[in-house]
Amino acid sequence: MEWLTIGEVATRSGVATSALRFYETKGLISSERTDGNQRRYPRATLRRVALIRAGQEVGLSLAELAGALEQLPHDKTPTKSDWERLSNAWRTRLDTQIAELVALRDELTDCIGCGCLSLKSCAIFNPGDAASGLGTGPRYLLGDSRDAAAAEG
Amino acid sequence: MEWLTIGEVATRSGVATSALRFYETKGLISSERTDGNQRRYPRATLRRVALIRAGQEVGLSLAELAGALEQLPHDKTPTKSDWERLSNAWRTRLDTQIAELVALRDELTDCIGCGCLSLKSCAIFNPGDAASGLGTGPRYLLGDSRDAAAAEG
DNA sequence: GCGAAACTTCAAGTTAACTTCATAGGAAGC
DNA sequence: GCTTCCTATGAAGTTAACTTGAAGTTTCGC
Repeated sequence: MEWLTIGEVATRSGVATSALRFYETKGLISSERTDGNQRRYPRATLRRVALIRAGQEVGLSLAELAGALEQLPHDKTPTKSDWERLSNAWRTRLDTQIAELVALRDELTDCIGCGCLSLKSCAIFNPGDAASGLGTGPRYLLGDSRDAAAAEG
Repeated sequence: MEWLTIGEVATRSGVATSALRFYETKGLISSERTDGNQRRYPRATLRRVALIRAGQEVGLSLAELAGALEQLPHDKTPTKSDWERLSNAWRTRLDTQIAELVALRDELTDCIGCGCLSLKSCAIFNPGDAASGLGTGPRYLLGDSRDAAAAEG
């Protein structure tokens, strides 16, 4: 098997070495060590990293990706069915996200028509749970107590 | 004019008092003080807060919202044209986000068909800039150096 | 006019996904 | 064998959007 240094993986994947080490601490990728304690990655790591980046594009967190990648072999190329399973799941996720955003946009479009100065009946201003799966960030901090009546006229 | 305590605004808007204070430090809302140094908010603050939450649903950051809200009066109900301007801008933004996600999904669907085990020609694995406007989080940390050739067979 | 509930400020903690830095050891070319 | 680049580790910093906690002050109902 051919082994790659962390620098080589970084160059060829476009991911910084610091990120690769970080991924390793999270169990997303793994490596062997040389006698001098340096990491050596199997070639399949390139695919794993590519999968990670692709998953992130789809909006997955590293924690979620760790779960998905657990099922893939660390040191071999994933099979077609491995990839089909993942990509189907990700497409479903994208479909959901798209549907949520479309719903939000449609509500907003309605609001423009109505002027929406009353707010009471406006779906945008009294959100249910649309678009809740967006973004990796501190969005988890929202959505806890947004059910109280939002505002009035 | 009728003034509301921070607790009243919190209850009626569904936003925690700590968040309201935080918004105030960011200039998103403003208040007067009583003799005892307690905040009193004008009623229009309820609308402002509702607008903030709505904007967040659309994926805007507080910094962006601060810019948008600068144009609105702090102590009066925004006019219909104020709201039309904002909601049009937000709808445009949603349209863009949706288009990006749809593009990503379509690419992914193609990939399922092709098995995509070569990765070289796969749009998902060699992303351009689709879906770059997603999420508030540390997504700014990505996208700096993703142009290097992603992986190979 | 008393006690409880609400309010004040400020500092520090939280989460994700990394980066940056300091310090030190390894690998490779000539 | 020397120099230079690469790599290792661990701690701390970054960003957004808040929350939590501590320690003290106001306000309100009765």
